[in-house]
Parts: sequence; C-alpha cells; structure tokens
Amino acid sequence: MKDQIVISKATIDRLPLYFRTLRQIQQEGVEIISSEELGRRIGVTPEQIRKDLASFGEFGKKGVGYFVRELIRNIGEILGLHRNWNVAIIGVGHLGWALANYRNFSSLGFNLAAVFDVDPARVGQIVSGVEVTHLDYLEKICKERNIHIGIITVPAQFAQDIANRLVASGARGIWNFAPIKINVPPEVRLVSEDLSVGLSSISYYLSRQADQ
Amino acid sequence: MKDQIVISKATIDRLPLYFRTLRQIQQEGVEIISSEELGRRIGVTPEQIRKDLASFGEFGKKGVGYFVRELIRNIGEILGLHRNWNVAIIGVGHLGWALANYRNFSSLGFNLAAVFDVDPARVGQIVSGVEVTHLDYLEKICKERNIHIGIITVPAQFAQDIANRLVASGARGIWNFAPIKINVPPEVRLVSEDLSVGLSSISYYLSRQADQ
DNA sequence: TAGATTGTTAATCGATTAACAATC
DNA sequence: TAGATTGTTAATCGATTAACAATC
Repeated sequence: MKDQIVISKATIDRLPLYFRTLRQIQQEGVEIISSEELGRRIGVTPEQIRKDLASFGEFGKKGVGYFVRELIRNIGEILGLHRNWNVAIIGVGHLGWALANYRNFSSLGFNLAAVFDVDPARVGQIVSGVEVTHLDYLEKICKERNIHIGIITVPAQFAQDIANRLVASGARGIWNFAPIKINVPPEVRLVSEDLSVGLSSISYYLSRQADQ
Repeated sequence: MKDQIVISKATIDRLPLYFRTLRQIQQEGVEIISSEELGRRIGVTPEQIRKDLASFGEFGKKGVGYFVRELIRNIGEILGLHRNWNVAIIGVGHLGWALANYRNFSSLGFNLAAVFDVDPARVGQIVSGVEVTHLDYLEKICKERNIHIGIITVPAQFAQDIANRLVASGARGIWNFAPIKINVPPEVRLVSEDLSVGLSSISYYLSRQADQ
C-alpha cells in the first residue's frame, strides 16, 4: 500500500462491487480483463476503476489488463475478507431472519456466530445453523464467541442500548438497520443502512416526471 | 420550487432522513425546531440542513426555526409520498418476505399491491395481506393493479428479465436487491441496493485498525 | 515494432462548510 | 430593540473525468 494517498470513501464502497463482478467473470472462465470491459459490466468508467485500484498498488499489466484471479485475491485482502470475521445478529424479526439466511455473506467470508432475540418463542430455534440465544446473554456469548461485528435489526427504540452492549462486549463494527441514529465510540466502525432512502428517492423522481 | 437551482442527489437522499426524524420529533410533542437541534438529532450539520431545505423553498422562519408539522408536510410532498404508489415485490425469498412485512414502507405511503414468485408452494399464500401470484401472470397483474414500482428480490440471473417485464408492464421505478447490474430505459428510475457494501466496508476499516 | 492498456497528473465538476446579511 | 436563526453567497474540499506518458 502507498503512503501518502488518501483513499476516498467512495472508492472503498466500489471495491465490493468490483469483487463481486470479478468473481462472476471468473466463473465464466475469463482470466484477463481490461478496465474497459470490467467498467462496462459494472456500470462504472474505466478511468474510475483504474484510479480506484491504483490507490492500493499496481495490480494491472500495461497493454494487457488485469489478471482476474490475482485481482480478486488482492481486492479480497484489501477489504479484509480473508480475516473470517465473527458476526452476530441481534433481533430475529423478518429482516434479521433474512440477513441470517443471506448466502452472500458467508460467501464473502463472514461467519454467523451468534443470533439473539428477546422473544421466548424464538429463543432455542435454529436460524441458518445457529441457535437463537436470549438477549440477556448477549455479553457472555459475544465474549465467548469473539464477535467482531454486530448487526442490529431490533426496533428503533432499543437500537442504542444494543449498540452500547455490543461495544462493551468487544464488538468493533456495527451494522445498523434500525431507523434511528446511534452513537458509538470513535474506534468502533458504524455503518447505518436506511431502507427508506431508496424507495423514497424513486418516489421523488417519479413525482417530477409526472409533473412535466 | 425554484427555477435554476440544481438539487444534488445527496440532498434527495437526506430528505427521507429528515422526514423520519421530524416525525419522531413530532411524536414527542415538539412543534418548532431549529436546524441546530435537528442537525444534532440526525448527525448532520445545521448548514447542511438549511441548504438542503432552501433548495426547495423557504420553509423556516428567521430567528425562530422550522414548524415541525409544516416541514413534515412539505418534505413529504417534495418526496411525492402523498401519491400512494403501488408497489410489487418479485421474489418471496427471505429478503422479499422481510420487505413485504416492513412496516416503514406503508407508513411512508407505499401500497403493497402485488407479490410474485415461481415456487408453487408459495403461490396462493398471503404475504402481508397480499396473495402471492405466479410469476407467469406478472404482466397481467401489474397492468390491472397499476404497479408503479417493482422491487426485485430474485436471484441475480433472473433479475434483468424481471426488470424488462416490469418495464413492459408499465412500472416506472425499479428497486433492485439482486447483486447484479441491470439495465433499464432512461425514463425508468432504477435504484440498486447492494447489501454486501456495508458489511465489506466495515471489514475494510477493521482490518486497517488491526494492522496498526 | 505497433497496438493496447495501465498508472498518474491535471482539469473539471459537484458537494460541503464557512460566513454573514436579512429578518423574525 | 436585542437575540436568535434562517437563507444565500463565497470559499473550500473532495471526487470524477480527461489526457497522456509509460510500458507490456
């Protein structure tokens, strides 16, 4: 990795897209790909791809392109996907259940290691191979199973408390789906997903069209 | 609305956040709020909020702040949430099922009007009050029920075909959860949600921390 | 060698932040 | 009136696009 270069957040967010598409391309038996062709597949300009990748090193061969297998390995390592992060899901409602069963996560190298809920009807059930534990044991289980990342899918009013407890139990990353702002210490990485944004923005643009 | 001002995509994406938070604030009985206080609640600078809102009109009162009820109505209208969009979900896997049952959407004014799947075991079942129809009838049902927006939660390899069929049946917006790039005509609004981005970016930053 | 394609620097574009006049 | 807070303009920052030298 280079020293002085500042890597933009936008670049980091495109890497998973590159990674996913390159794996599809590899499945198709392609061994070498140009930024031009990759860009076409992803819907990003070739310049963007070259610039993004160049901020981490020289992965391509001039006049040739990128070796697919090699580039997948490199991007995977940049993203830290080889580290086998242990993940916990808190809240087995519809969304928590869907995320627990989302195949893409395991294929990216994330390991579902714990699932929590307060509902006695859910505790003890098996979700995607993991037994649901009562929320009361969150601290104990998270420490025992060395949970790195917590996925919060509880109602908004409980989200902050869960985040606090996760952090206190050693979690260093939080992926929040509760529709509320939560606060964590600066050393903890927080990503909040807001599912109402996508649909609302579609509504916005459709309204404009209709006005014309 | 003003004439010359170009509204940034980033602004549009923050509006749902403002809307949601203002409704929470209204619930708490607050009638007037300053950009300062609203910013603190949302985690955005007051200048950002003022600038975002000002691109649509003068909603505040100098020296006073914003009237919560009025601002909610205004943002709702900007986002077109009063238009009662008819929404269809295609693919009742874990994620489709979760989205169908996501309460926030109906509270935003979206009306789940159709649900499709290919699995005979699912066809005929009731999901969030709507009977699952076989995918074969997509065109017929979408036209009959005047579907404005299609939510795609089918496996990647089927996503493009579903998008084509939705567009041909009159859908003007597509919300895609399949992990693949899909193409639609320019007049159709497409938003793609990529759930692997959030988790991967957490992984990236945790890896960096660990390296230090 | 000639053609192709990367990596990198410079130019442009867009979004955020700062500052402050207007005004409630 | 004095204090508070908006709306708006200017300055800064960050990200994308364009251009091209380097080199396989």
